[in-house]
Amino acid sequence: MINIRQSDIAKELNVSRVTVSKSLRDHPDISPEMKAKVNKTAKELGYIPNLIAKQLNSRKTYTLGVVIPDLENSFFAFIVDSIIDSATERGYHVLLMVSREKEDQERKNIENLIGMRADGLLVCLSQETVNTSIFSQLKKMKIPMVFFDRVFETMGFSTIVFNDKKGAMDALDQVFQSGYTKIAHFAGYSNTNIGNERTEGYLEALKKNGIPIQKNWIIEGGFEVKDGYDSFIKLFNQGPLPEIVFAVNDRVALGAYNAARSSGLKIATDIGIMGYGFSETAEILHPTLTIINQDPRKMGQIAVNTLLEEISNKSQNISKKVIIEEEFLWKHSILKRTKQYKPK
Amino acid sequence: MINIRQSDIAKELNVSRVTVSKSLRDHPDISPEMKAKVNKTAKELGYIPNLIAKQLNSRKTYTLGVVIPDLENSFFAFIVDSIIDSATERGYHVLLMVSREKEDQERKNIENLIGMRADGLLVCLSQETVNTSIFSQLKKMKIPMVFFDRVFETMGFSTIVFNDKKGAMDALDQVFQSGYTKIAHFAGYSNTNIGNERTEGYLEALKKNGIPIQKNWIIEGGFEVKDGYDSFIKLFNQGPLPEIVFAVNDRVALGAYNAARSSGLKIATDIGIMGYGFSETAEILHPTLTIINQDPRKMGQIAVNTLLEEISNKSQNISKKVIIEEEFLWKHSILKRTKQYKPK
DNA sequence: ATGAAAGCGCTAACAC
DNA sequence: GTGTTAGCGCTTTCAT
Repeated sequence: MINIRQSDIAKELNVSRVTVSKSLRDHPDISPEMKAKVNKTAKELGYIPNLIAKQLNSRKTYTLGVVIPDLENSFFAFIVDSIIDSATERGYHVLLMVSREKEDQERKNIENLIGMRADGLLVCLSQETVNTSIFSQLKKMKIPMVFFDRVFETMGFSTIVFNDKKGAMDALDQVFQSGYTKIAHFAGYSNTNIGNERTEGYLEALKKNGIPIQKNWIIEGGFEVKDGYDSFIKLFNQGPLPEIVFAVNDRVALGAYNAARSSGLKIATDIGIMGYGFSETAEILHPTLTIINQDPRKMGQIAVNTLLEEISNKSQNISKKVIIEEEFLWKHSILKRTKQYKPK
Repeated sequence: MINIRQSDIAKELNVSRVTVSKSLRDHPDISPEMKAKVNKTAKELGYIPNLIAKQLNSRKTYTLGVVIPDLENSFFAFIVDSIIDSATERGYHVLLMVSREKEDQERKNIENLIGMRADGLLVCLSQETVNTSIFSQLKKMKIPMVFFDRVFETMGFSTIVFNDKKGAMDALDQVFQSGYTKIAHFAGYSNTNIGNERTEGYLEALKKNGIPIQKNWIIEGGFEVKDGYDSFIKLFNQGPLPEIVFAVNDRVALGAYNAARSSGLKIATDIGIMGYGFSETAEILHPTLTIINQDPRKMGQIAVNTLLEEISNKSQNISKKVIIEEEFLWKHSILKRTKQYKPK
């Protein structure tokens, strides 16, 4: 690997390396003629500045470290795409690491990012993370960090989350108003903030609308397609079906689609299915999935903005909680009913 | 941001920084007792080595630069996930950049990656890239680079591609043997290597099986859902339908699904659909999509292995072409026929 | 076994 | 205007 340095340009022109450095940065010290000469030979020699050296010197890397549990999950892929977009726009690079839902790997990733002197970190927690020590260390080192989606609320970091509870209540209000009353819930792990919030949203919506809770219609599982499948089979075997299955996410909803079909049911007609999700995946399913829409691009963008704000106000140490609203999108996996709305 | 340096440890222990440096790297010079002391206080102080400084010094960053057109495309997301997996395993980080299918952005990304002194680059070309000068520069600077999926064949870089032509021929052989003869092709842009190869595969398969080419059944479009939709509508309006639509990828196939449905057709029963794709997306569609399976994880892994090999043999300047075989997976978007195979 | 000196490529502070 | 000096945090000779 052959790289041209500023000193090579300097030697070529018989000037000092500082002159070159200043010229390249358009420093007012230098005469226009000199700058022109320097820029010309820089281009001729194919000079590309060594950012590593610049970073060491300035203690600023213009690099954002991103840690996510899994990039095969398209929700995260969309978030990362959006993060890269926003970061690029603001002149930052992205070092991307994947924890594979492992606490251990997550800690290693974060240590690596500290070592690489990322200017700030964007973290979505793994499912199994309980140990907070690495995050305390981040705090102690005053390294800016922002949690998104899967977060620890109580550590003094900014967090970006969806308004899952309100999302469920708004959605289920509409579902109830349409005349449905029998709603089962396929929950995720309750030890994660998202699993929790979503189940609470479901429960509160029932309560608010005076619908009694039916315990065996709340089936806790994981967040994957297989979990949705298993949950549906369990639901199917245990007795009369609800009108609608409300899944913790779109992958679980897809599992429910598959299981319903292998049980001989027709989606929408025989069993309605809805879930948290986002447009792009909802549109792939057939019939298209009725969702509480979480916009991943919005989350990524807000995460970057929040982090960059904290990077520039390094001293302040204020953290905020951004809550992104969701939108209920009634697609084709639940039949529309024309029942009149009866105010309670 | 507060960071502990080796000199802080040295001061703490009243030894020189070199002693600390050597201790931390387990250098044979240092006595076991000294090492123990150093490691202890390093841990106490929460020392995390500054990789930037190490990189500047060693001119080795253990960073791989990756450029892809779009991370919202799950095929690329899977590849990147696999790249990160393989890279992490071998002690490398990944700087991820997105070209948004823009030649300009791609060039900027690569320049940035050079500036960051990535040890090597993994590039999947944007659709519009025609200018090769940045790649010539890479060659001149002897920076290891490997193309994957969308590649320039003639520049002396290693390339990782799928055996699309053979994939089509094997797949269509089976389709023909099953008694189908009327196959339309929704092609991608013919100025990309992948668009080309796939169309050629289709044409050769027809030829080999003695099926005449029907020009208006080859519809050129892009690689997105919308393109598949538009192509199908065009096909539908122009006269008698084929038995099967062979799409350039799974997104185009999805567009065909949608258009077929809005035209009142039932997938598989009224019109068969197949395409290049990979298992995870094929399984989401309903009915599941019959695909020529391209394994993105395999591509990512091979790309990393190839690149790391070139990084270690820097001097050699040998490039190779790795061709990944595909597998035809007959799922549910085409009805199985039991017609006897008639050898020609 | 330990440490002093020099350098990676760049920039900020201060002369000339 | 241009150049000299020093330093970012680390490692690699080479003395002691």
